[in-house]
Amino acid sequence: MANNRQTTLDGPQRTSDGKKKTRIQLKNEKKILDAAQEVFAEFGFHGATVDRIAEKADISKPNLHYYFKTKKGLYIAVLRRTLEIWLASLALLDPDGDPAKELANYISEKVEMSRRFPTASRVFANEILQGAPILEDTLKTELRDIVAQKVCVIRHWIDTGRLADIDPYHLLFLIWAATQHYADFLPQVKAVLDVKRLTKENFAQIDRSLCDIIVRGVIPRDGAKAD
Amino acid sequence: MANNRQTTLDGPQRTSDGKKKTRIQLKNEKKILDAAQEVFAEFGFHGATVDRIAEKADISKPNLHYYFKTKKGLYIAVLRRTLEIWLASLALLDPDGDPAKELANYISEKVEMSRRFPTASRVFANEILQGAPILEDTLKTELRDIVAQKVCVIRHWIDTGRLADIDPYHLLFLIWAATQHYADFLPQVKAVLDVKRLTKENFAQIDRSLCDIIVRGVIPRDGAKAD
DNA sequence: CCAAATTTTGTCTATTTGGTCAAAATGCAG
DNA sequence: CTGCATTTTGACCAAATAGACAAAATTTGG
Repeated sequence: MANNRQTTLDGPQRTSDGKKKTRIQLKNEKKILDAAQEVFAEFGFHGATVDRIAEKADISKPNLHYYFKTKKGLYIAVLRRTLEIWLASLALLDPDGDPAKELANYISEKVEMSRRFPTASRVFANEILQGAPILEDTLKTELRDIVAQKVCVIRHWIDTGRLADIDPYHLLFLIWAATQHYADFLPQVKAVLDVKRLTKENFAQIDRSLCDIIVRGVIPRDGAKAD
Repeated sequence: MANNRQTTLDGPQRTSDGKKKTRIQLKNEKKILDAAQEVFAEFGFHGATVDRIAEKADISKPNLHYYFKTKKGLYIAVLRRTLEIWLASLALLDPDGDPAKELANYISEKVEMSRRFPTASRVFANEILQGAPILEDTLKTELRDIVAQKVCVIRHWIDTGRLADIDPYHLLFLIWAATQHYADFLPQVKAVLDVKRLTKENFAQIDRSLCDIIVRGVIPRDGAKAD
């Protein structure tokens, strides 16, 4: 396969024509990407303006365009970073572990991600909500493949009687939806709970609640094995 | 309380200065609102253009502005419609019913709403994702109040031992997130499931899965009563 | 049928915004 | 220090877009 991206490879980053990136380049690209992520998360692709991103990155607009030719290109770069975190988290589910522990662990990890990187989640949510114009291909290849793998793991748990007979896909969707809700729909959550912000304690409570309900919902009641 | 809105009152609609609305007004306002809902859902507030809405409503732009002075006003009108459906669905949970049945019923209703009115859900999701600039007040009053009511119902179920001891708020968030996921994140769901669209059968499966997991997750394992 | 009210449209404007470009400033290697 | 490459910026442009407005067309009530 022609899958020779180097997103996960380390070593000195290189510009598109093979040269090493300078210190200044690295520093400024990071500043810009960080700023862009915040602005895209808050206003969506259309609502975000290059001026605002430049201002937040504390850099002039033409200078920003020196590093990222177009707004769309910058947007794609932000999405790529975000996607890495997102895809990586799926690797967690260990086929050899205890289903209840593995699922609880995955849920906890996703809750923690919503707490620590809410803007990443929101950029992603925005993109999907707009029909995933940029990510469509990636979703249909990389994400689909990884999920198919994990679905096998879950199926195996079911077949060996360690998990109730539920649809693995919808279990995963349920976990994604429930956990990312606290990043994507934060204003609503805050309004309903009548709090200014969600504290660590709030998130601990969220973690407990979700693990409780979901794990209880998928663990067989008695020890009976399938077949 | 000065809560004299007439959103849920029937009878001949009236314009802001008290006159009856003409047939033409009613017809065109509906055409525009329908078109606007689709466009706002697909592109968000910022990405939506008045031209596109006017085109989709099959009406000229100045004519649209005759009915809705500003884009923002139109957006608010769309949100108001959406919010009604959204708030109404919460009324379902009946304190006197059987908890398992009531919750399953509520989940089914929400799944059905995601299937039939996905654009309404997406307009709402967009608004919250952008920080709920318009809906903030409503969320902090109407929604908060209704939810508080329903939380009491759930607490009562818990106190009488008919429901496991889970946090009612997070149970509701879980249900909202899980069900609306299939409207808001549809492109991702389709990509992962490798289907062109979600059929009725798909949604029946979704309904079953969510009811299974969530209801099992909140119903006490044995018949022991609290206290 | 007539006049008043309502509805519709063609044209125009001000503003926002993504992106350009040449020149100036800065960093860097020998 | 000197000359070359990289970085930064002020000034500018073209396209998109929300909205204004007066005139034309249509509907409606008497």
